[in-house]
Amino acid sequence: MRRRTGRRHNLAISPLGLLYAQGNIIMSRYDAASIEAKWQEAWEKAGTFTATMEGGKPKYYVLEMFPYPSGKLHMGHVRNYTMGDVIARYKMSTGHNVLHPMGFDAFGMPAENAAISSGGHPKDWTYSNIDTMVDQMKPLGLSLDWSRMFATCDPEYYGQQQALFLDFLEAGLVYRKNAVVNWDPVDMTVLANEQVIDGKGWRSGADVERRELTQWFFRISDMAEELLDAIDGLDNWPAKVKLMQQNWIGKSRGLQFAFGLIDGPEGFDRVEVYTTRPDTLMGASFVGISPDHPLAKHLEKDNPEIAAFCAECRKGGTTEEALEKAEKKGFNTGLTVRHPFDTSWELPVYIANFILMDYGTGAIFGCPAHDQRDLDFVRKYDLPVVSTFAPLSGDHVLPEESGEAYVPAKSEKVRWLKPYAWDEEVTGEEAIDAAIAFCEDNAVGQGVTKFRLRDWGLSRQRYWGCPIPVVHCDTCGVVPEKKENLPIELPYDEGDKPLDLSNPGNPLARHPTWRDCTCPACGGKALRETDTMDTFVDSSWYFARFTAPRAETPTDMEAAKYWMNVDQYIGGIEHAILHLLYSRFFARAMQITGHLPETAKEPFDALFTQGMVTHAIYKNAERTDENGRAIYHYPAEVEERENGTFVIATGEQVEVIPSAKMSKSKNNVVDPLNIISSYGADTARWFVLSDSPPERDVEWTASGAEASSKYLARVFRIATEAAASEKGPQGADEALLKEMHKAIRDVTLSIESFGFNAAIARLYAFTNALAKSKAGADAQRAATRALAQLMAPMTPHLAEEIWTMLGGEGQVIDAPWPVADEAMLVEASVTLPIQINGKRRAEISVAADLSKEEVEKIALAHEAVVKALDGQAPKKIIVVPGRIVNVVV
RNA sequence: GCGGGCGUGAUGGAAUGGUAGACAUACCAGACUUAAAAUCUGUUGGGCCUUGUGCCCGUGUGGGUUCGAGUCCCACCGCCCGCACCA
Repeated sequence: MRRRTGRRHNLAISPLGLLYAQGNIIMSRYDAASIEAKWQEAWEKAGTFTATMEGGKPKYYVLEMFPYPSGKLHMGHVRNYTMGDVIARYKMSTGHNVLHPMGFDAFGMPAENAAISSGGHPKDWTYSNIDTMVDQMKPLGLSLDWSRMFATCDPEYYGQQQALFLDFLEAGLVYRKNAVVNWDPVDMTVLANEQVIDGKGWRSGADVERRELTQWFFRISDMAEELLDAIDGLDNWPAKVKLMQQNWIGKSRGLQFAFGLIDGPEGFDRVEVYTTRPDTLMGASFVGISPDHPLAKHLEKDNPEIAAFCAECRKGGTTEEALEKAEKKGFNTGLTVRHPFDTSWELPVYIANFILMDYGTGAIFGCPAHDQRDLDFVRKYDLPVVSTFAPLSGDHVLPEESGEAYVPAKSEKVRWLKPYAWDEEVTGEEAIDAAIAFCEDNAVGQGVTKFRLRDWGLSRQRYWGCPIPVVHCDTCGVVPEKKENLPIELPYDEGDKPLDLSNPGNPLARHPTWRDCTCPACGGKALRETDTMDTFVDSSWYFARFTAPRAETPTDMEAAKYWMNVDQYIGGIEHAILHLLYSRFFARAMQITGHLPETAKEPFDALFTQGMVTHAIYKNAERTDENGRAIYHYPAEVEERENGTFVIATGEQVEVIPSAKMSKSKNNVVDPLNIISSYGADTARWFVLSDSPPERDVEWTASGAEASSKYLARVFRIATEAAASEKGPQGADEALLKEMHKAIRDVTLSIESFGFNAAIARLYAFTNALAKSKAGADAQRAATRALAQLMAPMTPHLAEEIWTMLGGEGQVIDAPWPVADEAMLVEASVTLPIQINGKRRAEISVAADLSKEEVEKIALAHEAVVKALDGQAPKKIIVVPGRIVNVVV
């Protein structure tokens, strides 16, 4: 945003000289561009960041989630990689062999979309984007081992992935079954969820249908229990991610039993039901089955009304969100079932659109009194509501009357109106256990443990992905390809024609010759599988490949044993569930098939989820475009005035929306390259780490970037002065050195706990102390060298420069991390606040090791306390040593 | 709809249940300058008066636990992330 003063950033003081005079010191100015180029070259020459297993040093593997090669590096990337870089450089300074690699998650739809909208080929588009992004990343001065780089679309990578697939297949970890996809009936093609907009195909606009297709699946649900239990051991993962994964896996204990079907069609004498609330069985008012339930499918065959209803239910996308948000609809089949406890009690059977065939048995019973969804349903179809329990006390209106389902926590004790195997006042949990035991004893049903986690469907009917290495043979069926034939490479064209993705459907299936092959089993003619793999497969083992990226097998055991696990993994919270869960599954599957050691079952020892980089957006408040859509202005197009923010050119008022996710369509993307070219990489790095805690979003502001730049210039100036200083010992040396040791302690702790913003705040404070210090030259230089070391992980180029300027030995990256001297950290006295009834009223200064009793005595003698007590004895005195004194009167 | 998270001055934010607002931005004032920029110094949560080592209010809203709550618990509001074919 341009400010009214029209001030622009301007570092050029003297166009020719790098020298200018201030006082009597001749100093060079902070020239980020030349400093950064110089040190990047020095690191490259020395091979500083090439990871090795040598020297008997402990290893440290730090990994940031690799990017999709969109072709544009954005600030979110800069923040993500800078965080990893701080950790990597810090670990190098503390004597570790560090592996810090980078690659590209390069398969996926955007490349196909680009080819459709602007011509060209997904492969060319992707590789050219990768080149661009590498060029954009290199000036950041990241401590990456570029020699290990790969893209998942490299045949060398996806060929090894095909080998993994074959091993998984052999180990029984992959199988085929039918599953529903989004089907566009006009384009005759499968759509991704994001291509379904309001239930319609994004290009055809046709109503999307759910259709079954035979697909490949990984047996991740077989590992549900193991994946769930192992979460407890992930000590250095955020609690929220662990909780999300636990909920996603969704272990539940319930009752499986059957309702006897009265006069059902042939072959259907019962409806098998799974419920997590068997305690509410006496409040059942209907049985619901999924439109995809075998009984529903049977009924729709000769009942056009049911067929029409089921067809209606199958409209729309496949996402759980769409299903759950859709209006709850049911169709009375006219069939009834018998209640298991009372054979004269009949319940109607409905087909209902909110019941998923994938979960449980595809059939439920509805208890409207204790489930809002069921209650809404029965009110629509005029079915009874029967409460089975109520609160222990209070004026509770039963759901029968109130229209509100009563759904207390299962751990809450309630009063049972219709218990059938337990006391009148127990918790829901106790009642569920008793209900399951009762049903088992009376042969009504069985206690069953189920998981919400479904098997992972990996088939995609798309071109730009890793081909699934199997062939279809008329005589042998589905046959795995031979490993010596790998990689099964994607064809560049469609044989006689160039690749055409604007044509709906998969070019691999259309290709005139690519499918043709010989059957590995019988040698006869066969056809290749044309589905490719989900791109989540690509990102589920890249961390393992980085340990030996050029190996002739998926991994190299020796390298994997040395480097695995990833000690610190860093990425966005949006990957909390799928990517991380799939990677955990893959690590186990790779261990089973001999590609990873037993110890690498949980591949990520520590996880950190960082926030986004946001920027205010400027929305035109006076008009919209011709289609009625909002108009967004670039920061440079608007200016702030006293009475608001306006478009400079037209004078129109704009609405300032702070902290919006950077997005091209909102015109609020800040290009890191511009920042680097005007301020330098160290400024960009410093800024993205400062101000906001790393796990939260950070808002990019022009003033913040300028402030970072000014601070770095200030440090440079202080260092220049310290280097030139000839002051002898001044008596203030000890105070400065004490500050130095405290800064070393605090910054080290902050870096180790991902408190980069706190580390930076501490460095500001230390810099202020240093600037004001009257200490002699030696102490100043020592303090400034420490400052350089502490800043080195964040602003490595500037740190090298001032380290050298101050006579530091070698490169700062090779210098051992400074250690705080405990003796310098001891404080003789502490200031204790005195509270009266929890409110701060005074403070006292006492010796740090003074006893509780002594502190109490001093506090009670304090004027303010005496006044507050007014002759009375205090009711209570709390003394927290070194912290606080609270007097209750 | 379901699961998870977040909410503190003008702004970004700090604060093992223990002095709310560290550090920075912005603003204002001063020094330097012919002037501006840069730099340096200082002030700044709101209110009140008796101007003090003063009092009251204050961490989205409403309750609760505690000697003490931004922090823990409950409910509500708002925003963000995920929901299995976006990566």
